[in-house]
Amino acid sequence: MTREEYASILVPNITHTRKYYEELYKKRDLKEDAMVVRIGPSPTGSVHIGTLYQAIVAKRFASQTNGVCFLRIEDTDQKREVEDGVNLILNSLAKYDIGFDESPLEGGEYGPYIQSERKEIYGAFVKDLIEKDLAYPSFITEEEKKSITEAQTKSKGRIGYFGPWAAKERALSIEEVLNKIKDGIPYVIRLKSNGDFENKIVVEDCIKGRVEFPENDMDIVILKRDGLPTYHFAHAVDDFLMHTTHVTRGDEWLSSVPIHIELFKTLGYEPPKYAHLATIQKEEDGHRRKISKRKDPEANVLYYSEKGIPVDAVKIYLMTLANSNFEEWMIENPNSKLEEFTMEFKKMSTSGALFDMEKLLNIARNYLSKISAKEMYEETLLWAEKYDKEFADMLKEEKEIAIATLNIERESQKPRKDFAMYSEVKNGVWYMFKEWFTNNEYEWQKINDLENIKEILNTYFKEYYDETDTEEEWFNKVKLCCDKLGYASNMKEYKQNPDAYKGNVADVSTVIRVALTTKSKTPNLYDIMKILGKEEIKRRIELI
RNA sequence: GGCCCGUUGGUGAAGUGGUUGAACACACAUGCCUUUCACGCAUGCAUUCAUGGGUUCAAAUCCCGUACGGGUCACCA
Repeated sequence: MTREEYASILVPNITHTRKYYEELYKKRDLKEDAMVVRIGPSPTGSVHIGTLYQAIVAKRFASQTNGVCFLRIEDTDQKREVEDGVNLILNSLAKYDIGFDESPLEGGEYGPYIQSERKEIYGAFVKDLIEKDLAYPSFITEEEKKSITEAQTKSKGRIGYFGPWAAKERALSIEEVLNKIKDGIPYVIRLKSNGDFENKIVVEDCIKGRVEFPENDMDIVILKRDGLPTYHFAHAVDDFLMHTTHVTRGDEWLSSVPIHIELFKTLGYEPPKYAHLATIQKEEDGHRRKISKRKDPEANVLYYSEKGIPVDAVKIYLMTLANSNFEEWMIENPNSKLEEFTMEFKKMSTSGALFDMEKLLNIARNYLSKISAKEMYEETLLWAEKYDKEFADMLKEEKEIAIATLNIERESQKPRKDFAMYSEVKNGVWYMFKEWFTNNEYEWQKINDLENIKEILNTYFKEYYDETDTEEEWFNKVKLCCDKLGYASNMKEYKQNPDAYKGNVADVSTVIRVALTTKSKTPNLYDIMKILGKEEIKRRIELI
C-alpha cells in the first residue's frame, strides 16, 4: 500500500489535492504595505464586546493601508454552535458599521468564508501531511489521556501529548492502524511535532514586541474525530490560503504562537505577522478577569442596543481603549470622521484595560449633546419602536413637542448633556405630553408651605404670566412677582441677608416648575412654558 | 506545576536616561456662574511610577532578583 492510499483511508472523500488549493487561491494583488486582516468569530450567539473591539481595530488597519478586511466564521465546534449564528454576527456588526470586503454574505475570491464549508480543503492538507509522514492517526481515549495528565502532574512534569507520551502511537505500523480502523475505533489526526522544547523561538509581535518561547513539541490534534480541523490547523491553512498578512486576535492566543509557528513551518509557509490585543477586563471581588458574556451583561453588544447607548459612542470608547491618543485627536479634529484617524500598533496597550462604563456614558452624553434635536428624536424613536412601543407611539403623536423639548438649550456652544442613552429620554420628555400629564401629584411640602405655593401660583398666573413675553420679559415678571410676595428677586442680595426674605427667585421658579411638570429638575422653564402654550398651562394649573 | 505576558492615581493612560515641578481624559471634592438641573469656568486630587538591589553625574525610563495580577497547557475557539 502506498502512503497515498493509506492517507486516503485515514482522510476519505477528498477530491482535490493540497496543490490544487494552493494554486486556486492566488496571491492578492495589493500594494506592498497593504494589510490583509480578518476577524474570525464563532457563531455562539450574539457578538461579544471584545469581538467588536477587534473588528474595529482590524478594519481600521485594513482601510488605512488600502488593504482587505474579511470575515471568516470559525464554526469548527458544532457543539457550541447556535442557530442563525452567522446572521446574528453579521447583523450585530453591521449595526456598528462594520462591513467586510469579503464575508459569507458578500462572498469573495478566497471563500468559502465559513470554516465548516472548508472541510474538504483542510482534509486535502491533512492528507498531504500524512503522506509526508508529518501527521499520524491517534486512537487514544479520553481516559488514557487523563491518566497521562495525572502521571505528568504527579511527576511534576510538563503536561501534554508529546515526546515519550506520544511515542507509542507514533510507532504504530500501517497494518496496526488499519486494523484499528477496521475495528471501528475512532481516531483523530495529530501533528508529528518536530520541535524541541530546549530550543527557543523568537516572535516579534506587533503589540507585545519581542517574545521568546520554547519550540512547540506537542503532537497537537489537527483534525478532530468529526473530520473538522482544530482552531490551530484551520488558522494555519486559512490564513495562508486567504493570504492574511496580520493576525489580530485576543492575547489569550499568545501562548499558542509556538504551535502556530510550527504549523506554518511544517506546511512550508511564512507565518503572518501577529498582533495580540490585550483583552477588555472586568473587576470582581478585587480580581481582574476577562469580561465575560455569561457574567457581565455589558460584554454583549446587544446590551448597548437595549439601553440605547449610541453606536458611535461605543465605537469612540473602544477606539480610546485601542489607541489612547485617539481622544486627543478627536478634540483637535472635531469635524473629522472616526475613519480619518490613523491607528498604530505601537500605541496599543500591552495590558488589558478595565471596562469603564462611566467613561463610556460620558462619551455618549457628549456625543448626544452634539447631534441635532431632529436626529435625537429620530434615533430615540428608532430605539423606542423596538424597546418601548408605548413611548414610540407617543413620540409619533407628539412629534413637534418632542423635538421642541429635545431642542431646549441644545444647538448652542454649551449644550445640555442630559442623556447618555435613548432609554433615558422618556424620563426627560414625558411630562410635556398632554395625554401623559394627568395629575399634579407631588410632595409639595418638600419645596414650600402649601399656603405659599398657592399664593405664588395665584399671583404669578393671574397677574404676571403672558405667553407673548420674550425670555427677558418673562424673567423680569417672575422677579416682579418675587418682589410683590416678599421673595428676593436678586440672588446676591438674598445671600447677603437671607432672613429678610421668605425665599428667593429660585424658590418661586421651582414652584412654577413643579406645578407645570411635577419635576424639580427640568431644562429652561421659559422654553418649557413656551412649548406647553397658554391653554395647556391653564389646564395644568387647574389640575392642582 | 511548566511556559508566557503584565504592574505609572479610583479608571483609561502620556512617558523609551536629563525643560516631568509625572500630560490629557473620566470619576471624585470644593468654589464660581446660575430660575432648578445640566452645561461652563476655576481649583484640588500620584512628593511618586509594585518591590528590593545594581548601572549612571542623572532612572518611571537600562539590568537582575522578588512579590502580585493575568493568560495558557482540550477532539473550545
